[in-house]
Amino acid sequence: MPTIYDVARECGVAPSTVSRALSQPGRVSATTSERIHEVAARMGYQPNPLAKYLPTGRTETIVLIVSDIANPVYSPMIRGAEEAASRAGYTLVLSDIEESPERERDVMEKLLRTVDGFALATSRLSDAAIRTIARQRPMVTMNRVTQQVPSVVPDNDQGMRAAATHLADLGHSRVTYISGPATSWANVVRWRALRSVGEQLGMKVRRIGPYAPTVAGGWAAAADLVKPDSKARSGNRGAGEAASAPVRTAAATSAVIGYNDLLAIGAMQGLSDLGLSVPADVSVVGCDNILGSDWCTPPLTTLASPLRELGATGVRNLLAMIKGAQPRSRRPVVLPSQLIVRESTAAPAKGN
Amino acid sequence: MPTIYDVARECGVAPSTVSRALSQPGRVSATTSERIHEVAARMGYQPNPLAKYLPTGRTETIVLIVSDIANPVYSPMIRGAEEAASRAGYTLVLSDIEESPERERDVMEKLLRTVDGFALATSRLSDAAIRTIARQRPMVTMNRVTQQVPSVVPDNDQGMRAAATHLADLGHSRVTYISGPATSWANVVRWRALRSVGEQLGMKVRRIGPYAPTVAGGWAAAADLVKPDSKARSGNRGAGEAASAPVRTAAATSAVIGYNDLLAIGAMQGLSDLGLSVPADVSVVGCDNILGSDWCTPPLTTLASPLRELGATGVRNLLAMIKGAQPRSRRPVVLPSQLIVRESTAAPAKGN
DNA sequence: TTGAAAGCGCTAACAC
DNA sequence: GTGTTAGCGCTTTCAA
Repeated sequence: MPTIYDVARECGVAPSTVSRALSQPGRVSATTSERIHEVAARMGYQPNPLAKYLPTGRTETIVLIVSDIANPVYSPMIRGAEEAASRAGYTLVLSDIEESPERERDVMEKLLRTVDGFALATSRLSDAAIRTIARQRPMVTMNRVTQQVPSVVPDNDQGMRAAATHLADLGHSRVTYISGPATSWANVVRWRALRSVGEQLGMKVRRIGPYAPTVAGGWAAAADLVKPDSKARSGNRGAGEAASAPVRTAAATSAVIGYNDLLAIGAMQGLSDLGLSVPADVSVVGCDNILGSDWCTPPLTTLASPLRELGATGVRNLLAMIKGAQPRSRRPVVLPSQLIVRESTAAPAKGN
Repeated sequence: MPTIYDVARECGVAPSTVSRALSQPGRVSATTSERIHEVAARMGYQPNPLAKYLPTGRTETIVLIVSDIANPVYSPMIRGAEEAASRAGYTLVLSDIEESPERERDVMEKLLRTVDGFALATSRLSDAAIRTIARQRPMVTMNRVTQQVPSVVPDNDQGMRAAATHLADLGHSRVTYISGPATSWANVVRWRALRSVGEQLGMKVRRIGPYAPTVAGGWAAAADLVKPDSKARSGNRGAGEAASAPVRTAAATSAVIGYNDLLAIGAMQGLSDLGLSVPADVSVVGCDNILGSDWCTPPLTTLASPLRELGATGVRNLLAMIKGAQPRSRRPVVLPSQLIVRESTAAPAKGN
């Protein structure tokens, strides 16, 4: 592979002149520059990025860390992130940590010196750990707020309000929140928002979990929903009053909101497997609006997060930081959510 | 950030000794080594990977290129690839080309000097373009065979045989293949396999398309399936014979096999939207067994590809090549597929 | 406008 | 076992 030295010798100029001609147009006379370009092309010269990175320390690469690549929620985020990155000439490295905080930490440590910045999607790390890295490299978090670290999040408050209002309008007075991972910031925030909105609307809200944010987790949640001795259960009735588990469950809660769509879809499957029907016996709401949330049975009512925008905005902001911009504000960037009403929600059956 | 020079000065040894102590255990006396490690730790020394890459040219990074990150088919492949890569201490860069051969070429050109190898998943490039890159860097293709380039593929022949046999056993005599992108190798191979198996089984096979390998593409296919003047249609009857489009369609084909699950699911939706019922009027088979293919209505009968193994095996082989191993053989590695029978296939209605 | 030369931080060949 | 030294290929002063 030819280097600038080879090109320089061939042209009878100094290597630095070649370097300038190739990367700082205008700093070299038109004639020499033209000749250099010509010779470089003829020799098939290709700059070695590694050599360029060493002195500057900048790799024009950023990493996006996701908690579970198998969750379709990340596809649009990745899309948005990739788009924003490549539009700026940056390479996006993707890392899947499979829900493991340890893996997340390892990845970050390993990449600390080789990437220009970090974008964390739904990080599973502690705030302290996040800040430690953020002090060393530009960083932005998506779907997660950590003090002093710029972030982009969906509007969970407004979203949960829309979801709860939708259920209240339908006539539900009891809602159960199906928790995702305890390490998930979004999980905590969604529950908190729901609880406060529920109070305002005069609904009884409770939560069960945590569960893995997967379809399997949803099945487990469904089982707990029906289990008469579930500790998480709140509004129970006399044991002798209800003859069968399903009846009891329907009484305890007529509606559930899942931490994410996978959990909600799993819960619908589990519920139906246990003989309950959605939405006749239980209404189900998900979060995110992933691919496939419209083709499950019944199609899922869900709180659509602005996934692609989350990814794109996050990366854009990260890139701005890398280029030296002061984060305009420490406040999280909040993007609107939107409730998509499909067929998994309906008025509760009589008596609920 | 401290360098080996700082550590060396602090320890009163030469930089090369520090380098050796840190990366070639045994080549340095136990006492010095220990002291060096101690000082390095105390100073918070972190090796600069870029400096290490420059002389050797190896970055311990490989790239996995996927045609569309929004397609869930890639999640398990990415998982498998990530796993194999990180197990070997390699970083996996993921690139999404959004079905664009131009983007694929750009990405490869850009990364040519910065990665140790390429893994192409369902490449959209021409064989010639693939070989050009393969001559410059270790490369493996997944779900694609190109002469002279090592590859890992699912067993399409066996798979299509299983799918066609399943349909034949059910009593179908006409099958329509819904084509994916013309640039997809898998698309060509699956159709070819189906045609040859169909012949052996005495079935009439035809194909329509190409369509985008997405749910939307499936809807378009459904429309064409029903359209009486569809050019792609083969076994047609007299125009006056059938009163309504649906009837005519059911007559033309009682079963379809989609290039992938997304297409098949979209086709089911489109068909049902047009008043046809699956599987009563038309049986539908997909390929890949993506997440969600079990929760559509009806649950999709599909040819499960060994996705995770495809990714893992591909990367393992790529890594072996990078480490200098001669590819054991030019022949593609073929991994078994498996037909998963769910509820989208049934015996054809009378008269079909 | 161009050339000379000094790094960037590490590895490895060679010498002691 | 350890030190010396010469790069890896580029960018970037500093002079001319």
